[in-house]
Amino acid sequence: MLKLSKKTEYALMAVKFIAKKTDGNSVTAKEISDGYNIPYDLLSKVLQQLTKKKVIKSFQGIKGGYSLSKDPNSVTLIDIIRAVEPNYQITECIKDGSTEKDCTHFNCCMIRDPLAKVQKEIDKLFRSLTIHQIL
Amino acid sequence: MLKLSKKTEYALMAVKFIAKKTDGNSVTAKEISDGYNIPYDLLSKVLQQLTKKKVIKSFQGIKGGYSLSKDPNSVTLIDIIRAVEPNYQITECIKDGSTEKDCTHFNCCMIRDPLAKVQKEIDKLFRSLTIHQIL
DNA sequence: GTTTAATAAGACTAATTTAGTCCTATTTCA
DNA sequence: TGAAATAGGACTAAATTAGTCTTATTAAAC
Repeated sequence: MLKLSKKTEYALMAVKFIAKKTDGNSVTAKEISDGYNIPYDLLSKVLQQLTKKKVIKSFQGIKGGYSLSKDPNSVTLIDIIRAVEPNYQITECIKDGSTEKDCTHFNCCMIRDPLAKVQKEIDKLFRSLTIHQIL
Repeated sequence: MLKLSKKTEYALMAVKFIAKKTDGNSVTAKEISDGYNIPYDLLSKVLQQLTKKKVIKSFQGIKGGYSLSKDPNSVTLIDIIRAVEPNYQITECIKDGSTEKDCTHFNCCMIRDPLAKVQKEIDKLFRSLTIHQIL
């Protein structure tokens, strides 16, 4: 597969929407949901996850909403993906703390190290792309 | 997600297994399946897909099996992934030939081009890694 | 020629993951 | 206190992946 889930798509769209709003006001989930035709509930959760990871900040209450919490040049693709994709490692066994036991194949390590290298390269790529660059 | 499926894992393990066999004889699916604890039927399909894409070559009949069809230096990770992952694009809408209609969100194009760029970078990475390098 | 052991391939089922929905609580401004 | 926003847990539906089963085809060996 290697696909990014809808959550990442929605996160990118949301961040772009929020970034475009330059009048100082925050943006509500409903505005984004309506504007981009994204399911409201799902989008809400994505926004909450982005908030937890400090990619955006939220304001509660009736005048609430979301705004960027950082300079678009200092937020990278990896921040967004990590906020939203529960396990984005290209394979299970290269997670931190995983041991031989977690591997179904006792010979798994034959490809484990190589794949870890590939993962590092992907990380590097995602870390090099700021949302200012790509959106 | 961004995970590679088991098929890619099995493909890499199989290619490594075949590459290690240097006595000129071909390797059977059963040998790989037994050696690495991979479900035989699933592995068979992976091997068939690799054969179709000329990553390996097959010999039918009772003395049959598989062997590499190319120099390990000239086969890259992208060859293996493309042989085995039906759609490995990081998102739907950047497939060749997909139009606005294929996109659920009429504003999808807001992230389409950026994601296409990311895809290109990933492709570049996978194309630069030969199986000789990583296995 | 028949047997045997291999690849080739389609159809199907089970398991897992993703996508989406529903409901309730909490916050804060008017 | 009411209205409209975020926060978040539980649940269902849909899609994808993983694995199984079955049959056909191929080619060496007897």
